[in-house]
Amino acid sequence: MTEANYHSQRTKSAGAKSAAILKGAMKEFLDNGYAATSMDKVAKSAGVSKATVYSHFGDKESLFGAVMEDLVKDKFQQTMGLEAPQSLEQDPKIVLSAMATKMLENAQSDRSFQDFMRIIIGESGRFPEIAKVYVNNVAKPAIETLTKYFQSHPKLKLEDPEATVRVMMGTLVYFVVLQQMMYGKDIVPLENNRLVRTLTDAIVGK
Amino acid sequence: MTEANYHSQRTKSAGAKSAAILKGAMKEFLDNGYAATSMDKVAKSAGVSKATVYSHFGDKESLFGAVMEDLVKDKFQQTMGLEAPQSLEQDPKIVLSAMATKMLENAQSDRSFQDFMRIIIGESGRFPEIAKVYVNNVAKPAIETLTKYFQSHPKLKLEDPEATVRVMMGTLVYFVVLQQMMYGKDIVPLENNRLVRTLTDAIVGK
DNA sequence: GCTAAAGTAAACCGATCGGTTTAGCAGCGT
DNA sequence: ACGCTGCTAAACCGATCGGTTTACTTTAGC
Repeated sequence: MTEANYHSQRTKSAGAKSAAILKGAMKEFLDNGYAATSMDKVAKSAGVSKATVYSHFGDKESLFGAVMEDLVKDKFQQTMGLEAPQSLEQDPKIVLSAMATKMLENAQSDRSFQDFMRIIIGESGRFPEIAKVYVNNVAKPAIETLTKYFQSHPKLKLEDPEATVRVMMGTLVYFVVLQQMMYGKDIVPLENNRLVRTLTDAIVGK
Repeated sequence: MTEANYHSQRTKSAGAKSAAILKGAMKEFLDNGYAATSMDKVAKSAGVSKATVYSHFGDKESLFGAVMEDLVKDKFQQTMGLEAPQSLEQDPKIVLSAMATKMLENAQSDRSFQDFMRIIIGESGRFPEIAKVYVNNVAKPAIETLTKYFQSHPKLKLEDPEATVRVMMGTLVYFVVLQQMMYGKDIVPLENNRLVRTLTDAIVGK
């Protein structure tokens, strides 16, 4: 045995305990936020002793950082996964409204996405670096990808594609925040398709 | 002395202690969030004994609720304060971009506004009723006021004013969240006037 | 079979938590 | 002069916090 695989699997597979800890910690942090999550609850939720948690991740802050990095990686994959399989030569209005509708429905039905956004924003004051990790690895790639799509689309002649992306993302994100995360659905109701139609008309012109 | 003013001022003025407690608690909650704020720190920050805090507000949750109600009241005034003094007959593009620019600059320079948004979103999972108070007393009036302005403006013939308001508010709010609160200014920079110009063109047509 | 790494449950640590109690002090109405 | 109210500092309470330690068991490589 060389030094290549000295980290062999004792029980099942390499890092099985680490993965369990991350999973349990993720649930607790997403449910309760950073300060209200105790390491005892994390250990119990992960099905692991507290000493093991501390042996894998040094302290609470490090564990939180690892969890958030994991989540950011997920959301990055998820963000980049909804790209371009549409025929690029179609009516941009149809392509755009389909894209916006899909993004809305995905965000609305994904509770874990909403919990993720809540904790990223909620803890951004106390954990600036985690917010920056999100911006670098989720928001920035999303902006750049959408911008390139806007630029490369033949029939879409936008004056400022970068700024247009912000209009689109801002409209969709804040809509989900207000209607779902802040329970505005019943207080200031508005149907998805009205928002999407208005947004699409605003971007490509009516 | 009738029962009308049985709540006389002992020291300075009625409710002086309550106001001091609210002020201190507001600072601590905005700085640290709910869970990470201790009642000892609140008392110290308010310059008051802990027993007095508990005599004025029954427990931590009630105090938090009172603080958030106070903040919502502030933001309500602040929101309704930037209305209509512009000549209604001007070029809507100029009026709109001036309005958007002002809203952006206000939000960007107001740290307490950003802390307020952070805590409202961050605690919305554990305190749904506080989120609803925000929606009812800040977001809803803002939406309705802007909608009425859009409808009443003579030269502004919008197909769906309500949905257009969401596009505008979402664009501006998410821009502040991403650039300021999540430190995106240096990572994904974009100037205010590019966003405002693109947004204005999208709403009134280029 | 021995050893060493990794994990366990549980006790333990000092600090802090939300909340209460105690004793005493200052100002007010009667 | 008396008592009531509001307030104070400080002790106190049981619970829980982040983190460590102890003693013991399990697993895998040699």
